[in-house]
Amino acid sequence: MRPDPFQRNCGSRQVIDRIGDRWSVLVVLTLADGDRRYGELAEHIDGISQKMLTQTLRGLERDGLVTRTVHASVPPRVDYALTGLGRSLLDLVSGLESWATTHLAEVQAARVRYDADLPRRSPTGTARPTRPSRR
Amino acid sequence: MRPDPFQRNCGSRQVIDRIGDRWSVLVVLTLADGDRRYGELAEHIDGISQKMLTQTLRGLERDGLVTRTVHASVPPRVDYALTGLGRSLLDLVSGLESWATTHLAEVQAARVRYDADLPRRSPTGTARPTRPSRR
DNA sequence: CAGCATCCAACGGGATACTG
DNA sequence: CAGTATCCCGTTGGATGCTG
Repeated sequence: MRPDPFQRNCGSRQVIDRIGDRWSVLVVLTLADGDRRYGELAEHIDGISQKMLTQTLRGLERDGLVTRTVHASVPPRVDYALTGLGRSLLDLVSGLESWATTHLAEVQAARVRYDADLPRRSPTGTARPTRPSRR
Repeated sequence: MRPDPFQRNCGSRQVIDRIGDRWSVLVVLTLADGDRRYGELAEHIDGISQKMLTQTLRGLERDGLVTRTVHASVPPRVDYALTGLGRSLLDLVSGLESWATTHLAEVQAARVRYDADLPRRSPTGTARPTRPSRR
């Protein structure tokens, strides 16, 4: 009866998917050191579209990881904050962040090596049609 | 000069994306306790297609997280294993797994609560076409 | 067995325009 | 300001068939 993410229909896999979500990690990290307004999140997370930001926030809110607080003011102000559940995730995601930054160089080096070896897998080793000209 | 995943073009974000990849986590976890053959991976990770398995393995291999060893035998045998870099990720991904399993119930409860409140946002509160009948 | 190649449907996600 | 609603195209990813 233990949750097993290796089973396709187990909820724990959905949880992993949510955390593994491209933007969820960055949103949670941004909320790590305090509440943030919608616009602040959008500004801080470079490259996120508002559609994705909203969608990500709704997902996190639905899963009980963040709260959404609407202040009745003009102009409107909406604050997002981590819940206790969300904070319990902080060690994990910040660990993810630090792993990514500390091992970035190694990963990039590995990529260069891998890509350099790739031509050997080509038919003749010459005239490699990386992109078969489309169509 | 520190890598900053909040910048759209920083490599550290790509690293986070790779880890956050839907299948990468499960593949790494499967390789946690030893080498595995291609078929074993496919069997253990329920629901993964061979296209996705291959694609995920190539990505992990490219990033230097797993090795691919071809044994010249008939029938062919290919073993996948974590590299040192890959193993350095184990604490993180297993932490992710345990978080997912231990907090699964809370997340699911939060979802039920959230979804129960959703009708209030509907126009009338009745006749909610959750799935617009397809088409 | 361990894949690669191809086709195609479904979804993700960006850009844009509009609203309370 | 903080969204929602639409359009629309690129990518994802499953299914199928073939190969060393």
